[in-house]
Amino acid sequence: MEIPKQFVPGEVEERIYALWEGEGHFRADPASGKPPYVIVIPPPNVTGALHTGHAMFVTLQDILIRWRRMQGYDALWLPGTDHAGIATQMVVGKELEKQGIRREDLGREAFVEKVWEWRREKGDTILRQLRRLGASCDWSRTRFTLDPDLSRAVRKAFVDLYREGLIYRGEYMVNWCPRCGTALSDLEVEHAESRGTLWTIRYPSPDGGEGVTVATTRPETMLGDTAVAVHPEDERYRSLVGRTVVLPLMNREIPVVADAMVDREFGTGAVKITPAHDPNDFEAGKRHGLPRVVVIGLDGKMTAEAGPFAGLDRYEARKAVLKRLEAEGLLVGTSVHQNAVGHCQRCDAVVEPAVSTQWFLRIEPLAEPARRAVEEGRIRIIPDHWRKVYLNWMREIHDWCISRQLWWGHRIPAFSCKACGKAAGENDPERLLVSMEDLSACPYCGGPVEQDPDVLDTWFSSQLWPFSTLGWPEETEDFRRYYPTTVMETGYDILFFWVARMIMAGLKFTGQAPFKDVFLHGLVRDEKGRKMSKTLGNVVDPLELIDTYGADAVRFTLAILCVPGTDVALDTRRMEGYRAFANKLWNAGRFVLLQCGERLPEEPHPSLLSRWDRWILAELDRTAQEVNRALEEFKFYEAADLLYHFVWHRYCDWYVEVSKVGLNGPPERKEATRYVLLSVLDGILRLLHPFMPFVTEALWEKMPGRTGRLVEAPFPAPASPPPPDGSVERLMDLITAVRTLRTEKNLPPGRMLPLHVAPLDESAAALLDESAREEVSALARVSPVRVGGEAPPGERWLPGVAGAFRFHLERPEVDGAAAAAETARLEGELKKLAAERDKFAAKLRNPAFVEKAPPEVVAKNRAILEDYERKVREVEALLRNRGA
RNA sequence: GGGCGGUUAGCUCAGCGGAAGAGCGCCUGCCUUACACGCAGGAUGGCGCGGGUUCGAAUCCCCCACCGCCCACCA
Repeated sequence: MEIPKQFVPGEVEERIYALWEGEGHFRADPASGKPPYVIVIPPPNVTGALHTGHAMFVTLQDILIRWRRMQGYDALWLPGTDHAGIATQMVVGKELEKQGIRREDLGREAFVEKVWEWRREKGDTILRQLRRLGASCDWSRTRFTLDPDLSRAVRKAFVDLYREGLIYRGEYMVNWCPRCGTALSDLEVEHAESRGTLWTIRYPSPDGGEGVTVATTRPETMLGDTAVAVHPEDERYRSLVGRTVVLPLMNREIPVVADAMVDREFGTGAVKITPAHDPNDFEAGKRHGLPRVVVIGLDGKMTAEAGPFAGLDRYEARKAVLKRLEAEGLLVGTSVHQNAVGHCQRCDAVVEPAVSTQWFLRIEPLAEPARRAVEEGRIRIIPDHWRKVYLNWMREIHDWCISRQLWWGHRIPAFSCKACGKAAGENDPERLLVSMEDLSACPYCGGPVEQDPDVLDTWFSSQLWPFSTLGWPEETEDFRRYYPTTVMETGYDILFFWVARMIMAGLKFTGQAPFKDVFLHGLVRDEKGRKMSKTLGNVVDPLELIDTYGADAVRFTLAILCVPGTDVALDTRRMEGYRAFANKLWNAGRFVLLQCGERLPEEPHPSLLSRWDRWILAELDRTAQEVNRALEEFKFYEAADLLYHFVWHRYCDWYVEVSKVGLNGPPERKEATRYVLLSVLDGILRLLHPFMPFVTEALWEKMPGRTGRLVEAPFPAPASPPPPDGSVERLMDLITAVRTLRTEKNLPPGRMLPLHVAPLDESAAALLDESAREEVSALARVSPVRVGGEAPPGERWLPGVAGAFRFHLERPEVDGAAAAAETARLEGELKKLAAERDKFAAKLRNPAFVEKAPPEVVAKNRAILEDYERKVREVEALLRNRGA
């Protein structure tokens, strides 16, 4: 059997993935009789390309799914994509613009058809890319938010909420993106702190008097002012309340009103009121019955109401207004002012508060149960601190603007009648104008109807994802079996956007929490911890990473970097290390398989196992136990780290090395060693498979006696390994000490040197049986190994101490000049040892410590002290020997 | 303006009440017949500052200082 020296991921990944998929290992089976374990994928945008965020969730979710599948669960990982309203419309819109086609010219229907074309062409790209990472999704259940059945779920949700009065329509101040031409929810507005200017403007009295001075960051909105407000208890302005001032540039008289919303300390203590362009003023306007003058249109340009400024862009208008005010001497001051400006999440344009008629979802009745579900622990949020963030947000949550002035998405199933004027949301006493089926005539008067042109916020459909994908509102077999799902795993950046809303919707529509555990991973950043962005040029393409390092290394890196509560700094140098790890495993496998051939070694009688055999088997059990525990706690980094160290630093560095002695031994020893080598490798492949599915499956194919695929092999169950007796560790100490001495003294590694070992107690003596001497000989490259008695005298013999052993290593040539250096080295060591010893001695002399510390801690410290005391004694003895 | 993280080896980060850790990097030797994507060894730390609690603090509490994030309708 030929096995290449290096593991080349590119040569196996595609083949192995095809095997898994072709053989149907990813398909969930409702009839399996196994307990279900379900994760629904956070659906990527249809038009999206794989980025590191996707790589992260694919890695973590696939680890969970593969682990549970191997544990015997009916694991379902349900994949799919999101239509991503604004994002997709923008992408396709831009693409069409490149061809010189404007969306508006195309018209709604033709445009939407173009988007569908786009989706048919490119929509599967992202899903194919997920496969490259080894994602074991059940592709037979792939869903898309605009699929007919999912659209039906969306419609059902809307209709139910409307009928219950939880969805309403009205004219309110909303966040408006002038570039995207649509309303946005609060969450879609990103606030960016910026250094702005605070201008103070004087509004004179009608009689030409002083009037009042107001402060504003947005002078262009003054054109729409319909009042000035002061605090009711502000002495400075008491006489002005109830009178009017003249709005400059517009020459309109506007009243001065008293309102407690005014902060007397800020600015001049007088606030201009623009009910049409500021959320606070909008409310104030309602309180005081002020007219709303719209001066900025939905396109971001000044309206006819802006008089001489009509037609100007809002920022041009700002400049023009300031110029005019200055010319008229009414601009009294400017100062630097820090404030947060809202930007559109999608296009980054400055969001405009605008009055418009939109659909809203009343949130409080939904939020309350969602809050309780988390408070009462029916849903667990991990890491815990996100729980607090969730609860805080849920307490302050506002109604959700769900309508979007877009074409791509779920059209709102609301109608209005042209004949009788009845309209959904406004004048629909029997709530007939929103329904599951499209209306062709007015249910009130039979007149002609038309449908609301708006579509729903993408997140409105996303919030139904955990159940709409399983068939809801139908009681399908999948829905009954796989809902509620088990784990929701996603990035914390969409906790509010998505997770919170799924919880609300799940409880509302299914009466059940949609999942039990929410695990929120950190965001992937560059190697310096900076956010990845195109402008910084530090974006890492996961596909390139897979090409360079292999999917296994990419996954392992992401997993081992995933510490709950922390963002991930993706360092490619580190990834090199895990590619090396995959290769290390590959070569360990190669060694074992070459030793065993095609034959499955016979299971040895327990009495034939060596101390190393028992040790590595126990370590394997312990590792399996810890890995299971870590995964249950979503501590991916810990599980990965445990495996890395077990495989490399215990199995490879020690067991495989020492096995070479056993493989040269008598037949039973040889057979037992082979057996242990192979069974530990078997355990490693199983444990590592969720993390590195490709290498492990590739090696599994070559394992003698294997049945089936690793992807469905049982995961090592928690076991209780026998307590370690420490004998292996003591031999390791001896071997390491000898190696250290060798390296320090620069003794040729290729040459065997005689070693003399003096055990310091009975158990140490018992340890040094014939096989131990062979092992020390092989691993420390010393020979012969003599045991017992006093050390041979003379300067040829280099002294050392390791745990319960004193030893001497013979050097090839006598180098008289170096003798003093050896003494100096030993003296230095003695000093360090004595210092440590004194530290512990002092601690143990402290009566408070001895009395109050737990007994096991005192005992441990005492053992450490004794160890140091012995070492000090031995080194002293060595020094005396040399002196003599 | 509220809230939340972080500050530990040159770099990226674990540890979160009882001998300071990992990976990478660095230094010294080695092509020892699984692996040079390797082997063996080594160096490197006032655990942000200042207080407190404790027999004992990187770990718990308080204060401060930087760095970062989230939420928020103070013009």
